Amino acid sequence: MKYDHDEIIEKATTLFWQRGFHAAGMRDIQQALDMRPGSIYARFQSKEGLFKLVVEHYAQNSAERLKQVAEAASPLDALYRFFETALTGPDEQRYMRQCLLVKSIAELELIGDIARKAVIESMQTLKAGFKDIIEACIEKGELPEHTPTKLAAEWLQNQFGGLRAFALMQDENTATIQMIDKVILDLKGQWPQKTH
Amino acid sequence: MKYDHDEIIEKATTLFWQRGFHAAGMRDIQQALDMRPGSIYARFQSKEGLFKLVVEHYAQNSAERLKQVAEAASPLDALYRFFETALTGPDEQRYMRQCLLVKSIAELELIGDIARKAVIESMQTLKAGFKDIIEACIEKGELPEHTPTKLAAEWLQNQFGGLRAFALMQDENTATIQMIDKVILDLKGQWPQKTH
DNA sequence: GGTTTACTTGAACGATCGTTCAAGTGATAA
DNA sequence: TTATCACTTGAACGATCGTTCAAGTAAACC
Repeated sequence: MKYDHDEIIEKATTLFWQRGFHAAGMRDIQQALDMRPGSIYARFQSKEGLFKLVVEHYAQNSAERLKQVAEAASPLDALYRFFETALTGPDEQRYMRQCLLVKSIAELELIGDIARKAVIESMQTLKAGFKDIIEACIEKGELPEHTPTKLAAEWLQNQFGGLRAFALMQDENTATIQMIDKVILDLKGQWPQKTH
Repeated sequence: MKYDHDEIIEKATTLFWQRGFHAAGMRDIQQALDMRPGSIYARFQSKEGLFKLVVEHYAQNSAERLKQVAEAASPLDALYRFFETALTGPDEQRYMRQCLLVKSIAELELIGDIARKAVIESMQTLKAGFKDIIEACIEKGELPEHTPTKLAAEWLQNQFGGLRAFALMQDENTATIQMIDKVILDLKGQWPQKTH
């Protein structure tokens, strides 16, 4: 076992995050991991197998950070800072503004069944994380009692994904900050009635 | 001139819309257009050249529809119906729920310079279209005077893109409709102050 | 010491990618 | 009639894709 497992996954995460599943070729992977094709295939079966582990590692990491937000003294403030951190990083980490999962969903049809399943399941895990945050906000009195948690969680996750795509295109952070402000305002705002 | 130009562009639009730039291979294109590679290259120079025309055609079409929304008696109602139409089409046209431009932005790095420029310019064109809608809403008294038009236009375009990604994942339309309702509510809602 | 096991190496494979090009077609103009 | 032109054809090109595999290495177990 010449190469450390966690280190491999982290390097692979960086590459897939930067380039996406399709654009990250096996030769890019070989270079990024400093491994020969045989080694990679012996461990991960395929490019898709490696990607699956990367997605799961990424989702686990993200879920943990969402959990910390939910457990903060002020979940709403923590949520704001979470958005701010994720969306306004330095230019050399610009690729991190885009969510690896959202990026993967865009090329879901190019990915094999196994990794696709991992992506979709990870999205559901994170949705649950967002729901926990909203419930924590309600419990702390930072959001109204009548906030529809399930709908708001889906909405918040969607806003997060959309904002990451938005932030990716921005040269300066001012517009992004305003968008985050708007999300927080809307989170506290009105929600549609179920009946139409 | 054996093949009709508009017909070619429309068939190519369908294919790129369904599969994306990268996943739509030249052999797929040849089949979809019923043309041989030489014919395609004689007319469009490259796959990217064809894609550029498709993007421009798509953007022109979209801009026209946005203009109709802005010119409606009730722009806000028209906006709602525009969202509804775009996001809740029948299952066999599910691919249309995703915006071709948003989809293209996701693979912007895989596209050549020429087509990339067309995508970005088209996005700016549509942003202007959204701004016209918001200004029309204000003029008709359907939105408050103090609504920040530039920010709201960016926000609305971003919501539209995000919603299309959301709608793509939904099996039923009920959640999508609720999200559209939320967008309209938030559009009428509070906006962040410029100073921080 | 011998065997097994997990991992590593790198050349090479077949498939597919976007693209090229010599040759052919048919309408238009001189 | 001939020349020109825009368009069409389809075999073939080189590059790159994900993947395989025979051979080698080193630690673990009997």
